[in-house]
Amino acid sequence: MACPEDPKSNRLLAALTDADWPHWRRHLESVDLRVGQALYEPGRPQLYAYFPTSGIVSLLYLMGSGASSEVAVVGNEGVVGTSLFLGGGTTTSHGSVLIAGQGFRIGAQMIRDEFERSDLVRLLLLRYTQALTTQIAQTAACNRHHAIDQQVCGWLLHSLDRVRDCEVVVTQQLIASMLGVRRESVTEAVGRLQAAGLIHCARGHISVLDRAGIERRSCECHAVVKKEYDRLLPQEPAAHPANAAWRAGMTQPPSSTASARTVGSRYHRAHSC
Amino acid sequence: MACPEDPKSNRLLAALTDADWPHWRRHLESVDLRVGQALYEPGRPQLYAYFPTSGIVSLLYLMGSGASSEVAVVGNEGVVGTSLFLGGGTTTSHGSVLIAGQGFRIGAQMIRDEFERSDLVRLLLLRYTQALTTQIAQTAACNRHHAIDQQVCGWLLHSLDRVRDCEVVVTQQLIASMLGVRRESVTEAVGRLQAAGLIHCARGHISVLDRAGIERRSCECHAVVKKEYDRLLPQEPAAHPANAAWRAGMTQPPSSTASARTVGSRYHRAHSC
DNA sequence: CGAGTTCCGTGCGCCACCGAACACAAACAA
DNA sequence: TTGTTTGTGTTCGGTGGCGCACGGAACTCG
Repeated sequence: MACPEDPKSNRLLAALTDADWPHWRRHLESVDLRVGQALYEPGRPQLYAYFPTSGIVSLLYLMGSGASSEVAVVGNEGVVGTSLFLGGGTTTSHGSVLIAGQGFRIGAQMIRDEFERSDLVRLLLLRYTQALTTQIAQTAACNRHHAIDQQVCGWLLHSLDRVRDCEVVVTQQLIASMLGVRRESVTEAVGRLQAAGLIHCARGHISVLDRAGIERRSCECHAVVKKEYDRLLPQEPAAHPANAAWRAGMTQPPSSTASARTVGSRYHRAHSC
Repeated sequence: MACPEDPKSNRLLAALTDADWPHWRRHLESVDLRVGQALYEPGRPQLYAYFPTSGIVSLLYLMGSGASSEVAVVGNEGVVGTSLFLGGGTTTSHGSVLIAGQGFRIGAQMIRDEFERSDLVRLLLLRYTQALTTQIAQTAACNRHHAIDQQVCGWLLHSLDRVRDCEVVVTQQLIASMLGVRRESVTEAVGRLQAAGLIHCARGHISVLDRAGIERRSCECHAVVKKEYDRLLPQEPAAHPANAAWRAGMTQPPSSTASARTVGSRYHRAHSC
């Protein structure tokens, strides 16, 4: 089931067919994900792709000033190291373990070979790439427009989606680094949430008591991203056979009758409406 | 040369080999890109991929509140419609023509077929996808940390890179919508730039007089993104034969001797250093 | 030419967030 | 025990960007 030692606890790995699986089984290597561990760094060629089964990996940018900003998170729904099959080999971002857990890694050349060899692997990895890009883009818009309180809620929801229980093990300082804001701002935000009875905080532990309440206080961003992940990726591997249905549905591209057209100038007026 | 009617003015199309080219020639269709035209919208299946030869297309997010935020721009270096070959078929973003120009489009199924058929096409499109993702991620970090003045400079540089001359034809209101800030803030920012003699403004026209000066006032983001584009993509098609060299160099992935390791906790302390 | 529209400049109050500094309590190590 | 590190709560002045409200200049169209 959802046991971190089972590769099939990763949703991408779980979606592989029996035809692909033997290839992978041989090359997958179990790894611990320790807090703070750097899975990759800018400029340094990536040697492995990581498939978390538990824990959370954060993709973040460090600015010249020393400030940091998380652009996306990866859990058991995805893979760390898309640049390997996209072709760059490295990125300008950091991949760091945010919450400890376990996962599996596969050599850079192995995943490149599998990407070329198997249509299903390519389908899975590319759809995941689109989902990840959506998350990054939504983060960009969220960073621009939404208040810290909302972003903290959204961040908690993203984390909750990727851990088993209702508790995330992070300090407020770490949340602040991820959101790219002051620690004090996070303290005040979680203070308000705690006062409202939505969460409970205790030195590096945040328990979510009322997820629905957090969702109400968050911005739309988490919901938009989650919906897109659900559309693009296979679901939780509770029932492995269900992934056969996903594969059947997803190998046919959608069709439509609509055509490109001119919208008056809706977005040009976004601020004046 | 850099004639917008020539498909080879698009850097991706220019990098195709003589073997691929006949396939494409038949299916490419010349199109005008008119300001405000929506090349795609959220949820609506995309019917074409667009390869601009001139003009600029903006990828933007509209929030529920009506606010907008540009996450990336596409010019003659790229393609609009990555979701077609990534597999989603649609995205949660809008693709709108920001600066008028010309380009070529190809049917959704055609680009999917070519993506599957040709290793070079796949290489080009996936490397472009990584470059675009880098641009989006850097925008996310930039939105978080940098002042409007810096972002305006960065935005001007991104635009300059994609137009022939030193003038961009946009209103300050439009820049504000792209950056997701008030029009007045942009007015003040460009006012300062004009006072410094770096640009000249006139009703929807901004001429850059001192690009180096703009670069000094901008944040690091534009330079980081441009460097990554240069690394990942073929260069300007001034000399078509040069692309053969690019292909030769890029079909072999880089190698390395480094290995994943733990960094103390650099980013955890970003704010306390 | 006059009327309407688009685009740009400016001024003002407001507030979310920042930067810095400090107090305190829990965990931990010697 | 004592000291040290780590995580959290609080305060306070400063400010960048927001929302709003004008006014005027330039372009367009009847």
